[in-house]
Amino acid sequence: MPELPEVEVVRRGLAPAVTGARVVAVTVHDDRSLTRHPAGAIDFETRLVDAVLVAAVRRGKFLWMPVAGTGEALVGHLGMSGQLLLREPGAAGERFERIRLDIAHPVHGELAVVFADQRTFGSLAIDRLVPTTDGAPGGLGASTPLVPAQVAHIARDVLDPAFDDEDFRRTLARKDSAVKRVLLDQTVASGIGNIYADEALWAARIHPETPARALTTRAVRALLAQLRLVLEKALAEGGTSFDAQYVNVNGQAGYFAHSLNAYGRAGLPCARCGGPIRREAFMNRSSHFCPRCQRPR
DNA sequence: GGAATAACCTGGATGC
DNA sequence: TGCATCCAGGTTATTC
Repeated sequence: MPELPEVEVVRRGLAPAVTGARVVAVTVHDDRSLTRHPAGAIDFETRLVDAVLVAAVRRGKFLWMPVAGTGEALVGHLGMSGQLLLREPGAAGERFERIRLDIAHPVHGELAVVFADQRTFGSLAIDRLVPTTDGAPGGLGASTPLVPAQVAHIARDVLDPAFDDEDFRRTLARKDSAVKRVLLDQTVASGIGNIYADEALWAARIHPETPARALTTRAVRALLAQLRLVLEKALAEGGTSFDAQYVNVNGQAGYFAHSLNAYGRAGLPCARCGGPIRREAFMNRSSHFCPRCQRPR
């Protein structure tokens, strides 16, 4: 379940391998991994062959690799189970391999970039780059104020230097919805999924059903601080892996699952007060929180 | 226009 | 052993 830290780990792994690399060949095994590229597999392959990739950029859970001289980028979203793996040229196919790019790098030589995805919620696409609305770089790893058109509506993430804390507070003050629902809204702040929403709310002692507008300025600041702490710690530990569905570009799992305080700990004692963590249905998924430390307001 | 919900998707786990 | 059902959840289209 890749959220911001997991996608950032992938971006950092990809960046040195793809920056300056030329795409030699493209193989689409499964059209379902091109749902973000409506022109289809042949168009995708044709436009990508001979393209030179100039960076690996991330905003929230979206990754993209700008293509030199075209005003376009190769865009990717990992969905729930997507993986971008670096493999030796000619390596055997992955179990859920959907798309493979063969690339040639001037320093590292030939490599394969494999997009594997069990549940096919993820997708790749070629998309045009458009200017950012605030004039800041499009995302982490970008040197220009450009973002793929299909990512333009996604907010900056809380680790982005251009993230506007005050604008975030004003947005929450206008929302009647539960604060967790707002945290999962990628047009408010990107990169936060179910795991890190639960963890940050636990750390900030905020009940997930608290109406966003009920949070004081101090509570919003505390929430932002905890979001950043949780995401940075997860990043330092290589992300959260519960199974084989999240791995870095080398196929290795992250370790943050051992540091979780709320998510996935239903019935286990709260690390703060010792009371049992509760799991409740929320938005077709689950919320995990401590009913003693995170009281409804 | 904002908020809430359903649908997409697949394999592992569980129950019968 | 085999089949049916449930569950995980990010994004987007649809509905209210």
